[in-house]
Amino acid sequence: MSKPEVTTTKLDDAARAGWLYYVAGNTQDEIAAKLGISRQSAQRMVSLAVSEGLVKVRLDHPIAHCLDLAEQLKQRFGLKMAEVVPTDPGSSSTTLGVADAAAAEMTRWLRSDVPIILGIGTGRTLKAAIEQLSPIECPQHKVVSLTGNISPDGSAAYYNVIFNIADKIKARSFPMPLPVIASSPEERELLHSQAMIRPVLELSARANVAFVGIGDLEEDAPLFIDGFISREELQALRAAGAVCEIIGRAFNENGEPIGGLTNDRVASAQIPPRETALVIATAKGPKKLPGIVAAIKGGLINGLITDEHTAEILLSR
Amino acid sequence: MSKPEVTTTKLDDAARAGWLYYVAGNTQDEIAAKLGISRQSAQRMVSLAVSEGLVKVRLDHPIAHCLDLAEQLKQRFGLKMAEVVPTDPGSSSTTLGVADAAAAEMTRWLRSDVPIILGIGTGRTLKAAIEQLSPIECPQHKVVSLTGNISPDGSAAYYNVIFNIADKIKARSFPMPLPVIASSPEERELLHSQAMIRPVLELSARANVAFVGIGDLEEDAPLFIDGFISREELQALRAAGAVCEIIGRAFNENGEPIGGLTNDRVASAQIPPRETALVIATAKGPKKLPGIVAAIKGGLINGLITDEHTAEILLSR
DNA sequence: CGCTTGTGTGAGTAATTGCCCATACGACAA
DNA sequence: TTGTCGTATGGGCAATTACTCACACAAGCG
Repeated sequence: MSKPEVTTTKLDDAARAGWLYYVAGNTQDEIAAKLGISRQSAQRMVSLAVSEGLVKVRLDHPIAHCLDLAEQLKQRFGLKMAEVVPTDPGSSSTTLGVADAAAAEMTRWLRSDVPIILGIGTGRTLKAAIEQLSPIECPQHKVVSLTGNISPDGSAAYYNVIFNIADKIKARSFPMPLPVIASSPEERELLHSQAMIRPVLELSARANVAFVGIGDLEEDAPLFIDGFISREELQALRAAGAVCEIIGRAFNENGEPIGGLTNDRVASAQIPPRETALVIATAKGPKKLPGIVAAIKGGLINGLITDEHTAEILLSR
Repeated sequence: MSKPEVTTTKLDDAARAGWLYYVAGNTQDEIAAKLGISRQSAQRMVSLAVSEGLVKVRLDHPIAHCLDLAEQLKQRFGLKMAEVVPTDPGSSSTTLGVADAAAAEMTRWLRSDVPIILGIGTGRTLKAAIEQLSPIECPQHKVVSLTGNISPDGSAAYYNVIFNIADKIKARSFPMPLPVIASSPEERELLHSQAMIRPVLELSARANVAFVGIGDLEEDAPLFIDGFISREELQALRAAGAVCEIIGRAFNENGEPIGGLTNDRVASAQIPPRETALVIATAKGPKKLPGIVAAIKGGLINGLITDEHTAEILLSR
């Protein structure tokens, strides 16, 4: 399962090699000579440092076009915050770029000295963002999960990232130890009234900033792929006009919640109130477009991190 | 002087190319294709982004900070070599870490195929370093002791490590079978002129690399604790301004040898000339600080192995 | 107009890097 | 002890990148 289990000394050496390579500008041959190892080993160390995420690259240049687009997004859609990253024309990754940008934005918030409450949704993009996050000690903050973290089969929901982020930033974390979608509305009420859960819900309502993903509801909707809803439930949602899902709750093209269906059983917290919280969605790509549009229309979010291409389409509507 | 004056659009393009290269992980060929330029131009853009400082690399690992400090030490104090090991906040050991680092540095030298002359001082840190040393067969090298190995009571000086190291590395070793401090200047001359000793002294002057400790001269100075000098001699040295001792010889805060006193009787070799030899001091901790500063000021050493905390204090002066 | 100068481009080539494979080494079970 | 497995290592080679050079083009100037 997962973790490649790399020993500490290995990582130390890898960090050394990575430093010599990226910071000191040595070639791998030189590193090999200095460390008394073969060039191949040096190469392995450098690439280990990269793959273990020790090496972070940042570009200190606001690309004019992206800045323009971000500004236009804010103006046009009344967003409090918008960030646009360059599009990689050839890549079909749905997280590339926006994940880094989201991580950077999180870091900006976490660096604050005044304690904040950080709400965290779920999804592939967020997971990728957390992976990019540099470790930073901020015990003054609280991180609260906006969704349950238990899969229908009882296992931990893979894309629930509350533990990952809490680990990285050493803040107090508040997971929601319950299923993403309850089996009935009554069960949801029962769960939500538990003494363990109520404080978490209250905390989430007081979040200062929240990062959420936007899930599409196409044939391969993440909610379906990950087993939270059945194919029939997915089709019912679509038939009812649902175009996207945010922390498990489905919305139609105007950003209005779908009545009934799985929405009655979603055990997530509410999206933190946009009056008091900055709710940032991270999403890019054509599949997410209807969802982004809906989220904006319905005022579900007031912050957006997306890519150049998606931003252009949003603005051309 | 002046900026090379690169236009904004150029930098924008460079930033874009740099982003595609470093963040999106494209090859320069792919970038060229995507941006519709030649591969060479793509390469130029990327390297422009780097040279303009748009690309910032950070290493998320404690080691990175150590390497940064080492680089600063070299720059600031004109050292040929510097190594900084992480400080273990909980430990008060004066050898932890630096000993391993010293052993590693020795190993790097010993792995050389071309014969080298390795000078060895004395002290607790060096003894610990030798203990860390992995056995390695290198009969091509010579190891020469820089100090005598006989205690005032006639026993072997405990922290003289020439035999330990010779044993480990199977090299020809050259001990100095005489007291660390002679009873009089005349005796020292007599001892040094012995047929058995002279070649050793000559060899030490031709050392390629030497490892020495830096001894403090506080109340519990190693030189006193180990019985090489009396309490009165120690006090006289301190009164004369001595702050540290390297292979038995006392120096003031500017790294200048104290005139007279025990220095007239120290039977050690001279510190190998820094023009031809790399003289590496291994020392860490607040007690050693004045000594390290003195050794650097006086140009007594041109290499340093220390720990993070000590390095930071050195650089903050 | 012709010349110089500086900038940008592509070709060619050397240097560097990434990756595959054969081998060696150590742990562990038979 | 032997065999096997997983891991680490170095050689070799292909891909990628960095650099040098020659040339094209445009601006400035006599």
